[in-house]
Amino acid sequence: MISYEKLLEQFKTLLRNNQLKFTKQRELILKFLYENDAHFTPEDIYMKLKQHHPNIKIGIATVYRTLSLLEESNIVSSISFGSAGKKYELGLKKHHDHLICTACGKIIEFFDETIEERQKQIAKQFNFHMTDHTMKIVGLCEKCQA
Amino acid sequence: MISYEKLLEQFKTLLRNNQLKFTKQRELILKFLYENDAHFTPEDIYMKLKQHHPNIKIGIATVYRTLSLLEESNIVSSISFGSAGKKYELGLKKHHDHLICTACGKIIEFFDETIEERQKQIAKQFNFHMTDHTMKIVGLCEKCQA
DNA sequence: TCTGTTATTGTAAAATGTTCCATTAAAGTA
DNA sequence: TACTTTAATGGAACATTTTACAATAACAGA
Repeated sequence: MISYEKLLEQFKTLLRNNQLKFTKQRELILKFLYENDAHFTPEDIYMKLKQHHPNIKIGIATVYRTLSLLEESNIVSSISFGSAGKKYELGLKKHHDHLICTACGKIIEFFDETIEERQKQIAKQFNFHMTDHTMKIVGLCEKCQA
Repeated sequence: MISYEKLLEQFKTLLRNNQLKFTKQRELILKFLYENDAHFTPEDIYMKLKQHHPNIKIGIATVYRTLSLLEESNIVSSISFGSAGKKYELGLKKHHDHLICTACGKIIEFFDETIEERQKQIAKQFNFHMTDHTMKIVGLCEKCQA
């Protein structure tokens, strides 16, 4: 796993290359996602940041904007299902897909080489330039089947 | 492809079995999706129905509710990407996944037996009872790569 | 360090999506 | 058909997400 210092450098370089600015708010959001390995809604992140950093001003709109920026830059990835809205996680770990329990909301991550390979072939077959792909398996987890 | 009459019967049976009621609004939405083989937002459907059936009252909330109902019943399926919101289509055709062009919004449908099979195996491996699954390949279509 | 330029911010307003509730309409029974 | 029960509806309230805009903060150059 990449260190926070390296991630931060990478983010700063990305911003510089696109004439964007490095702000306290953007750093806070990135750091929060780095330190908390789970899936969060924008509201989750906004509340936690206000709580833990009462001295730094931050608006909910900035959280939404920053998450979109980070997602476009492939630093975070999002997942959504049902009416629950989008949830974000740091996307630097190895690419993976998700199993989602519709009863308890539990999210399990998995990776499957066969599926990855087929996806590449399918994109090729349709002359599609693939930039991203996602797979979700929705259902009931072991506990919730009881 | 199933005929509209058969689809309607199927829908009515489903409603009856769940103590739900068959209404003009629900029929209009089902019919619209049957007759228009493409992906629509709730707003799209709401506007088209108001336009083509000025004599029948319908509210946007009913469109959202009916689409959710139809999706839960596996009669329609939805797809979402980027900030574009959810789009719905009749889901009675054979299950398929999607290629989505981020430049022009074009949606291509495909089906791959290998992927389907792997998904089943993965669900089994995690003791997950799979009720649904989706795959999206996002990128640039042939035209938009130029 | 100071200054000018420009992206970013928070706030408020707009847009989009969901829920509540009183009224209406569907469907079973007589 | 009339009556009764209960689900569905539209509209409004509410919640979530996005956008507009004026003030602010980041950054480059001197």
